[in-house]
Parts: sequence; C-alpha cells; structure tokens
Amino acid sequence: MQFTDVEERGRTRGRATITDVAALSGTSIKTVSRVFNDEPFVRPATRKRVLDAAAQLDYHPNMAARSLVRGRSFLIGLFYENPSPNYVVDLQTGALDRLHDERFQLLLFPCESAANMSGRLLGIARASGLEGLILAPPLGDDAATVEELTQARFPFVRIAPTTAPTASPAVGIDDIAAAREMTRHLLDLGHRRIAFVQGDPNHPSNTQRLAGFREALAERRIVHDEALLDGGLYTFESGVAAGRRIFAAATRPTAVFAANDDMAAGVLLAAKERGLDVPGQVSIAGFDDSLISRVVWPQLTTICQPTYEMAKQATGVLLARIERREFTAETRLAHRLLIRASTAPARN
Amino acid sequence: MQFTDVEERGRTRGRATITDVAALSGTSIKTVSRVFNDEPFVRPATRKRVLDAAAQLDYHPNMAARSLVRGRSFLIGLFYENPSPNYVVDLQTGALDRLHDERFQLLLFPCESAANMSGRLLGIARASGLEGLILAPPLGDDAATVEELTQARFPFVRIAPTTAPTASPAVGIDDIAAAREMTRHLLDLGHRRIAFVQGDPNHPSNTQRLAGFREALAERRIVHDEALLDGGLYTFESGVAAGRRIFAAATRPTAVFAANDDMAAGVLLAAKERGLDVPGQVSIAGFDDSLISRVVWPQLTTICQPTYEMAKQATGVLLARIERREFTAETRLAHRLLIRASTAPARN
DNA sequence: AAAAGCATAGACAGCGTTGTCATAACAAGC
DNA sequence: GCTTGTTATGACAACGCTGTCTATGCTTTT
Repeated sequence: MQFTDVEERGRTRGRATITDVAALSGTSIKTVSRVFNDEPFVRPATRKRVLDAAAQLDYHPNMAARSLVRGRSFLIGLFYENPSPNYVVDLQTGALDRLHDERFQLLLFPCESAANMSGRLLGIARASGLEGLILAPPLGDDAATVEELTQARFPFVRIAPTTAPTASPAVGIDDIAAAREMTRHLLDLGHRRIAFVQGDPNHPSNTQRLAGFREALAERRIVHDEALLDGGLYTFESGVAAGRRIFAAATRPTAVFAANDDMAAGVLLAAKERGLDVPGQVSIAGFDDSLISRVVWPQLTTICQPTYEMAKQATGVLLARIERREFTAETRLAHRLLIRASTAPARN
Repeated sequence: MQFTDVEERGRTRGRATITDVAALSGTSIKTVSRVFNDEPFVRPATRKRVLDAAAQLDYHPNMAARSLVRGRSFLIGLFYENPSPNYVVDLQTGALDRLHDERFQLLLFPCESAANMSGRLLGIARASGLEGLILAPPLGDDAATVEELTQARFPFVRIAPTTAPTASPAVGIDDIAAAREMTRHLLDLGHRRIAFVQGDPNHPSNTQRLAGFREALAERRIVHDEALLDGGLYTFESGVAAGRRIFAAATRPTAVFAANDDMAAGVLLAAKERGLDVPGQVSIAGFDDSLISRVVWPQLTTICQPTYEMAKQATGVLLARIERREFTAETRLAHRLLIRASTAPARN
C-alpha cells in the first residue's frame, strides 16, 4: 500500500520555523532565538508573545540548524562490549539519567570485540560527529585506543578501567581491594581450597580481580594451587563450562570465586547438575551484584559494584570536560561486600 | 585543572569541510558532494582525486548540515518501559542491527510508566526531531498514543501490540495462541490445579496471555478456580511475592504458569524458599525465553519469543514507511514452546 | 562540418539557526 | 534639552551541505 499525496510528518519540512514564530509574534527571528536560548535583554511581555506564538505553531527549534551554526553535535557515544545485559542497561540508564536535562543525546555503539576496535574509535567518533566518548570495560583498557584519543585531544572518559592510571579521566572501583575482601570472606569461613574462575583474559578487570584473590591468599600464607584456576569469558555459559570442569576434578574445592556474577551463576548451575548442595558442600561467590545474583537460588554472595552510579558520574565528568574543559582525574567509587546465601563455613 | 589554550577536538569546528576537499582535489564542492552521495556523472579519475583528498584531510560529511538542507534528522526513537534488561537489550540490538547500514541513528527513550506518556509522545518526537518511533510493549497498546500518532501521520511501528489490529504497522507474535499451547502442555502433563501469575495489568500482553490460558482450560472443560489467579508486575520481585502467596495457600496448585520468565523465576525462588521440589512437587512455566529462563535451576519451560527478530523487522517496517512510504500491515512472527526442566508430570 | 545528445562539472541559492554588529528606546545625569 | 549609558530589538552574514540550473566538453548522428 502506498500513501498517495498526503505527506508523512516525521520529516522536518512542514514544521514551523523561527521565522514563522517571529512573524506571528511580531518580532524578529533574533528575538525568538533569544527567548529560546534564555538570553538576557528580552522584555517579559515580548517573551510571552514569543512563547505564545511558538506554542500556537507547535514550534520546536531545529536541532540540525542549531548544531550547524554552533559547530556542535551534542552527541555522545557509549561504547561497550559486554555480555551481560544487566550491566549494559545499568550503564545506559546511568548515562541517560545524567544527560537528561542537558541538551546532549546518547548514541549506542555495541562492539563485537574490543580488540578489533583498537585504533578505530577516533575514526568512528569523527564519522558520527560525536563530541565525546564513554568507554565501558574493556574498551577503556585498550592502550592504543587511549593513546589515540589522548593524542587527538578527543574528550573521553573510561568506566572501571584497570590499566595504570594515565592522566585520562576515569570512574571505577578498586577491583583489587574488592576481590581481596571477597577472598578474605571465604578464608574467614574456613575455606582453603578455593577455585577462581577468571573472566575474559582480554578484560583487564579480570587481571585485577585475580590479583586481589592472590593477594588475600598470600596474606594468609596460603600457597595457591594453580590447578584451581579456571578460565571463562564472563558469560553465563562459560561459567557453566568452568563449573563442570572444576567439579569433575579429583579433589573438589570447597569454594569457588568467579570474577563476575554471570559466571558464578553458571558455576552454581554446574553444581546443581552434579547434585552438589550450595552452600552446604561448596560455596560460590560472584562479583558485580547484577540482577542475576539475586535471581538464582541460593542468592549469590557478591561484590556490589555501583554500575549505574559509575556511568552517571562518568557522564558528568565527560560533560564537564566538553562544556567547561574541566579535567577530572580518576575517581574511585566505593564497593561493598554483599554476603548472601551462597557462601557458608567450610566443613570438611 | 583547566586546559590552557589548546582546543578540544570533539567539536565540529576545525574539521575539514567540503570546501577544503574541493580545494585540495581541484574540484568544486558540488562534485565532492556527488562523490559522497554516490551520484552519477563523476569520472572515475575525478572520484579518486576527491576520495584521496578526503582521506588526506580526514574529511567526514557534517551530519548537521546534511540534515538541515535535506530537512531530515535521520533519528529514530525507541520507546520502552520494560523491567527486564534482557528484553530491552534484545530490542535495542535488533533495532541497531537493522539500522547499521542505513544512515539512521537510534535514540533511547526509557519511560517511567506508559500511562503518563499517553498523549505526550508526539510532542517528544517533535521536540527531538525524530523521524519515526518504535514503540515497545506496552507503549504500543496505549489507544491515545496510537490515535495521536495516526492522526498526525507520524511514522511509527509497534512491537508485540495486543490491542485490536488497527491499520497501524506492528510486529509481534500471537500471545493468545502461545499461552494456549503452554497451558495445553501443562494439562497434557496431568496438571489440573494450575495457578496463573499475571503480569502488569496495564500491559495488554498480559490480558492476552491470560486469555490463552483460559481458552485452553475451557477446551478441556476445566472450571478455573479464580483463587488460582495471582497478580504481579512482570518483575522478578513481584514473581517472588506472588509465589509466596500461592505456596502459602491451603491447597497448593501442582503447576504455576507465569506471564513472563522474570516472574516465573521469582515463583521458582519462592518454591525453593519453601523447600518445594521443582518440578517434582510443582511445575513452573514462564514466557519469553529471556536469559533468566536459562540461568535458574531447573531451567524454565517457556515460550520462545523472537524479541531480537521482532525489533529488527519492526525497524525495517518503519524504515520502509519513512523512506518509501510503504505501509506494511501487522506481521506475526512464529513462537515456539520450549520444554525444559521446570515442568514434569503431575503426581498426586 | 554542423547539429544534436549526453556525460561531466561548477555557480549559486537556500535550509533554520546563532553570532556580530548596528540601532532604537528609554532612563539618568548635567 | 542634550549627552551618556543601559536595555531591548533587529538586519544580516555565516555555518556546511545539497538541489537546481547552467555551462562545458566529448561523442555520435545527420
């Protein structure tokens, strides 16, 4: 079916322009512009006339024209490569909430793999006319990307980066300390054989969490059995696979610490497949406090990571840099050990 | 810290323009424009010169200028009010994938509540300069919204709408038939006391699923006990609450059918709290095949709803309407009953 | 060899806005 | 009443691009 002569109304054409409002209100376009940009020196009476005319014509400023003349796009890109929908939505919501009253809009850039984005981000940003980038893990950890953007003086902010703190703005938590706390919790419960399920080796957050795990073991003078180190990809499925391998081993660990909740949930599923009681026979701990940690049974002991808040603050940092050229250094937000039902004293 | 005199590079100013490319390539701006818009009548040699110059200057067409002169924004809005992150991400990914090679960009509009958006969508669309809207459930079911947009001839497409098929384009599945199939499955397993956990009463998908449930019972001449109807809000937490009420009742049902997976997972958690074996003592069924249905133990029997594909097709329909004024009527995609481990024969 | 046709290229206006600069209105100070 | 200063308003160019129209070559046809 085809529309005949009637035009569609999504287009910009046909909409009232600043000239129409000026004409109807008996003022000039410049005055209308002043009103819509809250510039001073407009008499209240004039302002009202303009506003009335605008309302009558259903006038909305044309963003394209505004962007063109100002040389700004008011577009910010959120780049992420993350297998966990919960995490992604938290990120988006945080950024959107911060952007809500600003004139900026958020563009999504889901990336297949962080590796093949290396060195391409600046080009993409330029092509889309972005004014700033938010790099979610692990994109903020790519050295080439950070170097490229810094070199070009292109505004960006990294969320939860783990590479050595450069001068670039970032918002995150202390992954090492958090992993250390979780490990201490397991040690305090009497666990000695603790398996660690790594996340994607390309995500440096994984390296940090593993480091924290090792530090805590070292504190208590426990020699870690490398056989208890297994690797996943941060996805639920990879957690299931890791869990199956771990529980099939001759000497089973009494606790498993997974580098994120999705994998911990996978490990939990593998435990159930094998008929293991959690936390009776094996304790399982995660990391992130994502929705999935509350959905499974028993609910997972985890690290509460303020993803939403990190994204919100990161967006604020980026905005400050774009709008006022303020350069905020690295920000660390607080994390919290959340003890729930999946961990219990070791009995062996 | 403040940047001194060096300018930030996110802005559009300072970037190469079409005039620069024309000058460097020894052509006119119109020819450069032709090259970048794949217009005919440009000699290969000229094209190459232009492209080389563009590459050398790192030229990218200014979207704002392009939008302005064309009277188009190339912006599409995705409106959703959905408590399930998995669903939302599927929706986004479907839309983004379809948009990938088009010049359009997607803007996100998470809505607090569909009700208070009623009658405001057109204004928001106009204010943001959108060319089209994708309405995810339940926004596509608001009569006032649909009426307003249709009236204004504003391009939009609804995902999984359930209201009486108007002439407006929509992509969805047959919720009634799907719920009927699931109910038959439970009946075939010998269940007779089946509780139904409703979703948000404001989401008409809920009404449809309940209707399908009732139809299947009627087919088998089973009088449904209204006490077995409980209500949630499509969230995991509301499912937990409903499950607790259901299992606290004097005569427990042998099966529970929840209107979505999140609630079914909640019911499952409530069952575990009470020490009930699933599916031994009670079968639980969900709807959606969202990630959560695979994460819990036992994995949930559910209806596989192609959310990603629905969003992708809906975007295609919208694009066709915007670009070529093609008007596609309602499209129904296939669903599938996915029998997993949470349902088993009734034994009583 | 002239005319006609087509492929190729450029000049220029205009899209809807904001910035700059000029001007008008009005109050205050002498 | 005349200057001065401040407040309020408007004329006009410019932002970077595409659409329209016109001009220039180069073939082909007569």
